[in-house]
Amino acid sequence: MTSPGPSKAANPRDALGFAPHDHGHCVAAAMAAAEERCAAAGLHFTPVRRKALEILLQEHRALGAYEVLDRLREAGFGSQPPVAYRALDFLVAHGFAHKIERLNAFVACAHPGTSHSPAFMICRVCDSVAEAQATPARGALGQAAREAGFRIERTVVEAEGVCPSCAEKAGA
Amino acid sequence: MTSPGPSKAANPRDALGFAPHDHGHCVAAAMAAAEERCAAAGLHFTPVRRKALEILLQEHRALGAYEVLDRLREAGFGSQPPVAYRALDFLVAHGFAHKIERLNAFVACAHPGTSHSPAFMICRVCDSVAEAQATPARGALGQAAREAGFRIERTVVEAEGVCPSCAEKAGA
DNA sequence: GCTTGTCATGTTATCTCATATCATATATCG
DNA sequence: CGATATATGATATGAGATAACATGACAAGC
Repeated sequence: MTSPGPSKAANPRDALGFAPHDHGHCVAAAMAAAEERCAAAGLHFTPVRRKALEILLQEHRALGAYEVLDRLREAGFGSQPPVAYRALDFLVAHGFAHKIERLNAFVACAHPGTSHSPAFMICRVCDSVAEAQATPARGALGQAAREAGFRIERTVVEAEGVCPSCAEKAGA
Repeated sequence: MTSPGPSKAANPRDALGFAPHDHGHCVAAAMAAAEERCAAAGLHFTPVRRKALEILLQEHRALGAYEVLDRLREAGFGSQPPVAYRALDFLVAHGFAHKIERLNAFVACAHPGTSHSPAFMICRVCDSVAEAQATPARGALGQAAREAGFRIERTVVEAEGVCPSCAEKAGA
């Protein structure tokens, strides 16, 4: 369950839009942006919360709460589940992260700051997750909701499939 | 956690399109249709599976696997989790039921037989669930997937909000 | 009619995900 | 400073899910 082989993604190249990018920079930039946004909004961006976001950003894939917890513990924070869930709840509540319902796991937001209805593409092979924009109010669902008199407050849109990188490997 | 008050839906009127309907008839019709479809497809519609579907149909809301298990036990079937999960897996695999990821729960399919990408409207007040059609391949997500080279195999579309019946009660 | 294989069911054990609760500490504001 | 709110730590437990193995039902082929 640890090292090589065609196992789950350890490589950030596989995630976030499924495209390579300068990972160190993207983590640092996202952290700085979060720092600013919290200061501006009067939110307490405490050490655990900061570390939890950093953990999610470093992966660019969905992490289970207990995976996050493990790393928080390694970093010297509490080792009990509520520690992780509270930090993750904060991040989700303020738009720094999202929960992937299909995986019962969490991922850093790719477009923080901008209000959005996220949609996700989840690779069932390597577990990488890419975030896109959804337009749930348009389309068939929105129409059905209007007709039924249902007031939509939040939407979960998650597509499961195969990312280009894994499709290529499989085809090869 | 059991009887009256403004608690969770016990009334089938609240669910399935959020509209009242002849419930006894709709259960019987759905069971008969499932019976036929299984016969036609050579599927083994065994007693546990039949009972599990009946349980879901009788509620018209999302039931957790353990709720289903409780009722299966009451009906004389095995009492261990795999009993429920296996029956539910069968129903989901063959389109007689869907899993609501947001709730970690299961609901009978409202349009069985027809191949479809379901979308759900989940009332956060009474937990009722209505099924609509989604068109995930169209819209922003489909476009993002095409651009990224992501092959969508399955989509989860779930809207959380307030159903007309609960909105009315709250407004009153 | 017996053997063999397949599929379904039942049971045990265990694993992962998640939250209620209480105690303690740290910050913020009057 | 002292009061109040907010955040953290720790304990315990609840809820969701699956691996692994044993048993039973039934049809196909000899």
